[in-house]
Amino acid sequence: MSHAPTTKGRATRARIIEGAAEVLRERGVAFTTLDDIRARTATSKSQLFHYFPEGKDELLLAVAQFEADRVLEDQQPYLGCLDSWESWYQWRDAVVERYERQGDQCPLGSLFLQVGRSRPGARAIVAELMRQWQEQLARGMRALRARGLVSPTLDVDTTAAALLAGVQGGVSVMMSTGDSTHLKAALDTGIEYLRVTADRTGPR
Amino acid sequence: MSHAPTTKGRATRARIIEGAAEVLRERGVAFTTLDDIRARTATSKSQLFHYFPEGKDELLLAVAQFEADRVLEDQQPYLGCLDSWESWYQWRDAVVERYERQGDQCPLGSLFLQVGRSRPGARAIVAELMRQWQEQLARGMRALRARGLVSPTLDVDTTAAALLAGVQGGVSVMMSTGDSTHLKAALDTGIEYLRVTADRTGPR
DNA sequence: GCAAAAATGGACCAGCAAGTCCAGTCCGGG
DNA sequence: CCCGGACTGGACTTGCTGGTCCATTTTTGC
Repeated sequence: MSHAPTTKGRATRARIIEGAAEVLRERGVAFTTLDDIRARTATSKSQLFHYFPEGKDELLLAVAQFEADRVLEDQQPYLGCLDSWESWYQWRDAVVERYERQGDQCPLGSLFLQVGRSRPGARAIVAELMRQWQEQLARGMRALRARGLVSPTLDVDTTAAALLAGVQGGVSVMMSTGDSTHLKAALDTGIEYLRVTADRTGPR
Repeated sequence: MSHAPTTKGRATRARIIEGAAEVLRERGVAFTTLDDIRARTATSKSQLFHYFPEGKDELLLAVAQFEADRVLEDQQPYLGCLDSWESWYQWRDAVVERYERQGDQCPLGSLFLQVGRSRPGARAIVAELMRQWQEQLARGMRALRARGLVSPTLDVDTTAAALLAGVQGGVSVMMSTGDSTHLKAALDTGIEYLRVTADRTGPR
């Protein structure tokens, strides 16, 4: 048959994706050409199309997946064990730190815009990332609830969705303004909301 | 001197901006060419460059401003008088309705990505929009506070920033997934947070 | 009514970037 | 050693798109 990826081949493919991710973060999707990626990864045109036969879109999609995988990884181990107030605040700090370091680059967002809504692949990547992220937040809230730290009537799913939205929006605003105030406000207020419910004994 | 815009001239310019905004919403910035805009607005190349001498970027910036102006307008009159719980819920419904109607098109977000962080103009437009939006939310919260509907110790600015972030994030998620769950959750939880503080008499 | 300026039409240009092609090299198995 | 297929290099093609230019028409001020 045709394709049986060699060790070397797999390494090259990985190198392309990682290098492309770098360039894309720096210059932005709209201003990155295949030649830029070629230069950064020390590859030739034919290699690019050898590993991504469908062309640029396929490569961008692979980079999107690569970036998506990193998003949750970068929040570990905090995101994985949100079972005390302490751990929630550590997670908060990790998120703020990560995105402040990232600055005004939003690889995933711009990737999504470029690849387009048309291709279902892009949607799927983002949707799956959101699902997992929210799930982990919800699990953390359930852990708090199990320990009696928040109201037993807390609507975990809605609250997790709202917190996730806050983080997303905070990051979005930071992309536009370069200011992390909103991200911090969303995180702090979200956690504060959880704490407030601890003081209330019953529903409503 | 040179430029003294005629009535006809102003009309044409406006027609270009509005038509361009339509096309951009439909096809997305990355996939829209000047010829698309030309076709939609029934204009010629020279007209485009007559009214936007700096070229495509200048036109995109004008469209961005046009879209930004509509964002807050579309939330009126509700956003302007958030002085009762009733009015907050009406605002909530207006926001949800507006963005659900808009669907998966985010003219401003994609415009920003395309024009790029380089040009300060784009940043300024978004930053100013955010500032005004947040200011109106904060004013609404102060109105509630003045009526004793929320805690007198409510940190209005932080809470307004968090709520704005939630809305932004909700919209972002909806762009990606086509689902307005997060937007609704952010709005509901944000308002709920305000209501909760009403029950608490003092700080902390 | 008449210059001057604004507005318009559309052919044309230049550059760039995605994608193609083929020749040549490397590598693993037999 | 050697053969087939994976891998690599880079020149070339092609289509598109932003931008230019100038001729023509319409409008405005006087």
